[in-house]
Amino acid sequence: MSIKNALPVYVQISEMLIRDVSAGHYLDGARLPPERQMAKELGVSVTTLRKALNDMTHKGMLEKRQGSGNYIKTNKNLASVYSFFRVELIAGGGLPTAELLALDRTVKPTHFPAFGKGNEAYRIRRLRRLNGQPAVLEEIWLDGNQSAQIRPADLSESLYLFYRKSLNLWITEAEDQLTIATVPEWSPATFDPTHGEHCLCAQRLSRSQSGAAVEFSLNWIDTNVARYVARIK
Amino acid sequence: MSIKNALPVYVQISEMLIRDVSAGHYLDGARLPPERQMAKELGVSVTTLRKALNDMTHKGMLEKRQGSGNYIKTNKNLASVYSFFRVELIAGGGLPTAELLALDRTVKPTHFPAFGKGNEAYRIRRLRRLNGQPAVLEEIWLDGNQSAQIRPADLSESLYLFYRKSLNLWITEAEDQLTIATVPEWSPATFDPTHGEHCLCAQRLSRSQSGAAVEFSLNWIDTNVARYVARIK
DNA sequence: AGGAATTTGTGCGTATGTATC
DNA sequence: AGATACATACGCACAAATTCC
Repeated sequence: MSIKNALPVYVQISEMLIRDVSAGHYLDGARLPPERQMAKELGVSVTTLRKALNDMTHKGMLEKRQGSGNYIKTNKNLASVYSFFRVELIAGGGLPTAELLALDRTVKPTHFPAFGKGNEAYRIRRLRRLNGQPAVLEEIWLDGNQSAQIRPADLSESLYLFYRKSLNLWITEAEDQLTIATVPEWSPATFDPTHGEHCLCAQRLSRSQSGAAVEFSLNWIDTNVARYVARIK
Repeated sequence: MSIKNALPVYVQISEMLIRDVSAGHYLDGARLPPERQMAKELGVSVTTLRKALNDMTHKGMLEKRQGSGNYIKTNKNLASVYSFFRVELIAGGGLPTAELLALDRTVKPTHFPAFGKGNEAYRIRRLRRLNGQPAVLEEIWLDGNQSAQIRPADLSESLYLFYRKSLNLWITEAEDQLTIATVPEWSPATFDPTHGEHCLCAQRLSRSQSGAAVEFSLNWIDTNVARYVARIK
């Protein structure tokens, strides 16, 4: 019988690097020291360090360039979720913006899938536009334990960026379930899908690195304006 | 100027294994020889072999079990696409079956995205069921150059399996676009979504290892019965 | 333009830990 | 408990890509 050991060294290293990036020690595109130097400083072999870096590369947090160096990707990790699931104009693309409609904190509805440990959650309602056109009505539920307080200013643009920078929360896993649903009664007049009262609805459960569910969101999509795209490679 | 060298050894090994699986030398779930033995037989180091096997694991073609062995996944590679995009009963899961409605070969509609090089394509129409309930109406377009002839018997169950076994075609990349659409006029009476005449429609463009688009499909989903699920990790 | 220095990629061999059988 | 098999970790050598002078 033996005491359970710590995590593998390469996991410790990648987690440390992720914390460093999250703390702002590395900006987007920053180059890491050469592998041999880094390994020496960390007191591990180059092989072990490389395993940590390769894992991060696979997660989309790092870009390796032979002969050049290893480069941190921060804004891009946000894209690692969006590059798989995204909403775009029917013609393709579209510049995304978001308008905060409401922000409050309430008890979680019982019929939602489990996310986080708290009884309460933040509820964020936004109208997302593509090239100025209302395209998606969004309701995000973020576990109340994640943050003492969220202010509207925090939610100006990229939520995943806010999660990572302020909450030290990296969304690395997500599942969307798509159905046809009725538009919610709090829908603003500017959001007006016209397939009767029905529209496409994506329900997303997001998980952090640890695999724990931390966020649940509902996204009503106006299919007259936009379409939902999922891609795997 | 120098002659272009061969591919890395670990790539050669994984490609060889993929060919072997494709040729039926390994059945689903088959266990590979121990790594040390395999490395010896192949004349490479265990490290190099392990890199090949790890790559295959990431591609979903192999399952590694510590202390046990390395196991081929064939039906499961089909799942590597389906594990990201899938249709399941609203209650979850459901045993999938497929009923062939029509199979013919015609010229590609001009408004489709480009796939394959031929002017003609096979058009396969199927009704997919979950636990016997009609859930998805499917129209698959496969480039005519891929195969001299397709017989209905080929299409009994898993199309991806047929692609891989008969056409030596591995689907490794796919993109779905979801909208709300009208049910096609060739819909059988048993498929009857009741959100007016509209239902959820997923349009999928699939690509092979080389990155070339080879298949385009349309999937009308009865959201009274089933839902579409996309997952990334 | 070209060559040297730098940096990552590939590959080998070995030792030890841990899970499975 | 022992044997087997994969996981982790180390160190080294050379190849290939990039960068810099």
